[in-house]
Amino acid sequence: MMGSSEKIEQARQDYIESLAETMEMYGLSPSMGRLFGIMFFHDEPMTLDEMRGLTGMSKTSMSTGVRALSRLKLVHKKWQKGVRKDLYEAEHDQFRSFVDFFSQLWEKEIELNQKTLKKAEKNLTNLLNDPELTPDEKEQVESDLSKLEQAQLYYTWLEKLAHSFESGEIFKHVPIPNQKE
Amino acid sequence: MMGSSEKIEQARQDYIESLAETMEMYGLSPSMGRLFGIMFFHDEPMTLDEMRGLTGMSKTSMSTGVRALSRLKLVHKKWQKGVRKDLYEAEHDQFRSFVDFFSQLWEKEIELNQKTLKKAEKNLTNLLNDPELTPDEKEQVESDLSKLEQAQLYYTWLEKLAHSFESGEIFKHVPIPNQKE
DNA sequence: CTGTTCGTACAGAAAAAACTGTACAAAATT
DNA sequence: AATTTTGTACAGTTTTTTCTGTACGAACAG
Repeated sequence: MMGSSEKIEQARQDYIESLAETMEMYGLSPSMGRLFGIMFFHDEPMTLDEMRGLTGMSKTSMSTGVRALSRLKLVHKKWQKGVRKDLYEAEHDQFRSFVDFFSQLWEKEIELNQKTLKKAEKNLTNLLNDPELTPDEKEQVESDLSKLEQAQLYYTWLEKLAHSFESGEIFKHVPIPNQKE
Repeated sequence: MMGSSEKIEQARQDYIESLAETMEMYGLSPSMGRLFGIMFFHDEPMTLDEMRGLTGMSKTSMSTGVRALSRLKLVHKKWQKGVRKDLYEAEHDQFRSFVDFFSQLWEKEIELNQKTLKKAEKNLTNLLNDPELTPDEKEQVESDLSKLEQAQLYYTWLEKLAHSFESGEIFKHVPIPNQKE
């Protein structure tokens, strides 16, 4: 038979594990997910050493893990007077975490691919003027160009979507439901 | 100096590599990304052996890779009369790929976490009636419950968002721009 | 029925990622 | 100024993932 404290702990652990699995789907490592889960339930901002204590992992891992989570804005550094150690807490607003996470991801995709896309488009367009181009090759180039043009359209749209997430406009179109569902 | 064909090939390769990097961000392996890129440019549906030829990888890898891409609906099996081998082609509609990919991901997150969430909620709620609960523990339970309630709100919202993607409703709110931007 | 061809399961090898302990620089404390 | 505390860089180890080759069953062809 479990005592009350153990039951509380068990419920937490179960949900944390579930959260971690989810975050794994999104490309984070399981331990980073678990770390986030722990911070999600921890009411006070945490130090690296506390994290080490609760995860049982090395301080180095905590340091890198929490920095990765910070970059994704899932976790924030929080300053407290009189405390020398760095303090971190999980972002309380899950909606914010969500929209930030995906808009960041998509912005990165856009930046990365659009650069390459433009360059490829330019090279191919130049090639169209090359007199040595065989008819077959020309057709090939045109086919590729039309694919890239289509892709460009997609990136333009994605940019708009990312903005809509970042700005919170998305919540106008898909509103947050009332407390009582 | 490069011939025309090499230049075409180079432009493709560059973009493919870029695509692959993006897909890596989304948790796919680089080679799966590259495979998708190749199929993106390949006009005809491809057989496993053609893929093997173009990627230089084993047929086993092609088989598993293409099946993973199929599950994500980034690639489709296509039947052609008289052809015995399985044929696959990349989904032409990038918008569809995108919304399918993310709504699938989110639905999975919801299913996975909501189950655990409900169970944890139930256990904690039961615990509230336990006479052995110390005041501290009670506070703890209530704090956890309120976090879970908040999370539930998030899943309810996410479900709506996923539907909006799946159904294409999202395109009403964030319209696809015109061909000529 | 016999011999091919095709896709995939599976075990092991190769490659990549995650994790740890040590070492050290920066900042704070004495 | 000397000492302690704190976070991170880095090298090496462990764990996980990815990839390959062999083997085999199913579908087809002769």
